[in-house]
Amino acid sequence: MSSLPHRLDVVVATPAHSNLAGALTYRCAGPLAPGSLVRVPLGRREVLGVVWGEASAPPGEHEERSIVAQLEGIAPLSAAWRQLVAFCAAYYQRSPGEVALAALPPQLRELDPAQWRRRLARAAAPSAPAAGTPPPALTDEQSAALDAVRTGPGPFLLFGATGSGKTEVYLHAVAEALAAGPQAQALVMVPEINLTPQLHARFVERFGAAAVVAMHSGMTPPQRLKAWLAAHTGAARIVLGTRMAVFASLPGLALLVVDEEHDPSYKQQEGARYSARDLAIYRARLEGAKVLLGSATPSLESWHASERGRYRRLEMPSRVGAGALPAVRLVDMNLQPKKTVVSPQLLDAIQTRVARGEQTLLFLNRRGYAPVLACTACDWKSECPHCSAYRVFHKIDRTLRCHHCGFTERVPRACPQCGNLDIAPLGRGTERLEEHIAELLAGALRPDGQPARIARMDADTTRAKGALDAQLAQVHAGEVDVLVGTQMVTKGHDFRRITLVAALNADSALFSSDFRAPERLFALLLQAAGRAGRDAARAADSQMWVQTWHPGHPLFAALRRHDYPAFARQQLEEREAASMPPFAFQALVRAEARTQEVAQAFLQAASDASRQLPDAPQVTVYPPVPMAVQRVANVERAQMVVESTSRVALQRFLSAWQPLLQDSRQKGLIRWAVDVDPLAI
DNA sequence: AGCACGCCGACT
DNA sequence: GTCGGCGTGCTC
Repeated sequence: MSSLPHRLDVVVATPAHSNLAGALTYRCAGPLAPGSLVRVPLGRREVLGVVWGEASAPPGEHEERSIVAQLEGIAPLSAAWRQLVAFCAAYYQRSPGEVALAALPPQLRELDPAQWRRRLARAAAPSAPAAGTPPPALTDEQSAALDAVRTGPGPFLLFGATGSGKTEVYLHAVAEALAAGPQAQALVMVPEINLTPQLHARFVERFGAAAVVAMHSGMTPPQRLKAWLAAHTGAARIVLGTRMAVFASLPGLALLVVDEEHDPSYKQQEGARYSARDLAIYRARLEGAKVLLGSATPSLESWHASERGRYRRLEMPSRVGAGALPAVRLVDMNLQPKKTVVSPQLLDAIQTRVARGEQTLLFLNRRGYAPVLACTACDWKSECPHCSAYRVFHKIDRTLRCHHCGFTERVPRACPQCGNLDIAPLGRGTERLEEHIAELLAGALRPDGQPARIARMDADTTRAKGALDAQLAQVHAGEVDVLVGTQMVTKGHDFRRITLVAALNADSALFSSDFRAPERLFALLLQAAGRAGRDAARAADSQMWVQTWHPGHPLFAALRRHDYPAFARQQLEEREAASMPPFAFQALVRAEARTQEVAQAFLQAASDASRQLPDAPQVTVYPPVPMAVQRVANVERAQMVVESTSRVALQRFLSAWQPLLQDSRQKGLIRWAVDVDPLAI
């Protein structure tokens, strides 16, 4: 039956363990180019695979089955694409097949050859690049940055204040990259789906609709396939997307842009836990393309690289249109009356804005009404029965919701433990803040004599399709005077009439056990500050307020001066002294099990086994510990940090460890995973 | 990862 | 007596 002459290695979506991690060998009638898409039998299923090359193992080890069909009519995936996938798989400890198949549009897996031909025919029409609108004149800083990108090899770190016109630099850099040849392509990445529409609109305006495709997880399967094909065939010159776009097949790739490169969203948090920003750097070098990272608050990794000269730093400190950065004011909460939520000074500032017809943004990183509900008579609290966490009280529908497992119940009418009728919310989230602000501003009037209007924007209010756009439009139209929201409101949206931004509960990050918490807080606050005073006419009076119990913290001193370099210097000194990233490299082994004991026993066994590895002397394996939220949906979770000052040693160690990890499996273990370069520990 | 086979508890 | 739980094993 399978006496066909050719033998090929094919990768399919199999996990890194289970003896199927490598490529599988199949037979076919004639040669097939590496990178070809094929359908192959696997067990009693038929799955999509990618031809990886000629068979590498001698025949006879397995019975070799035959390829069912090839997806014809498109060019095979390039050697560079396959190498990107291979690198990602090796670096993040996954199988090449898993990475490759996850990087392809999901619909590709489902189409039979007839459907495939139809889709291909429809996608074939190549587009003539339309002449877009002419670009605006550049500032000197923008021109200087572009000169550097034009003449140097990169990678480039565009360090530009919010409002300094980074997007215009991206647009120009893309235009120049595309001008290099008729096949040239550019990849532009943004952290979140929410941010793609406005950027997409700007690229379409400049380059024409046919030249630009989007790639993100919010698209339907047919849309994703269409966009993928457009990129793969070269019909699309620009791909704009979230982290998944780093794997787009781009035969003419000449430039990669990573906007807001510090954003944690670039790190995939399930499956292959890759960093799209780091892969962009790798891919650029691999394909001889340029790569431009942009941020007002770069990751300490990228900043460090630019200090060392590995990245070329391009600075754009000024705001376009001379809008000044808002003044930062700290409110010392130690000096406020007990239980103050909004200090009198801040309230006064908000009222002044309302009276002037200006807008205020209040930022509180916690949604819901109250994070905990508690009985006033006994010790009952709104614990989730399935997780080691409290369920959050959402007043709007009178529910208790677990933000970890989603378990939702109506709020009990009386304490479930003692029957007491008095159950009280503890702490506050955006819902309660909105209510509180409404009370505080009850008498405040706008210039038109209307009462102040308060709105809230968080994951709960924007869940419905189109709700986010509708809410943003409301704010832009000036229908909202005070906007209360989670960090969602700090990202990218250009609110021109906002002159006051206040962060209400920033302190928790200051003394967090997560060593990256200060870095994230600084980025968040500076980004939030950037929402204020975008309109030059109002900028002079724009302010960023922070209510804090620790006004003397050095983070705030740097924030007041909008001095990211000083903050970065201080943080990097600390990191170096403590031998932490970017001065050391880390990985995390996470385990999930029926009991905490099993999870930890697995990790301990793996740790013990690792001591025999050749690279063990250069690698520290820390003891297993329960995760911060130890139990989620009745699954116990533990983790273990692995660290080395040598990236190469850590890599070799992890690769050699993989089979030992498998051997350490025990009864009751549900799953385990390695996270290389984890963002949170 | 799927998908089978295989052996022990509550129900048409 | 069966339906169904998830433990174990296999897939080129």
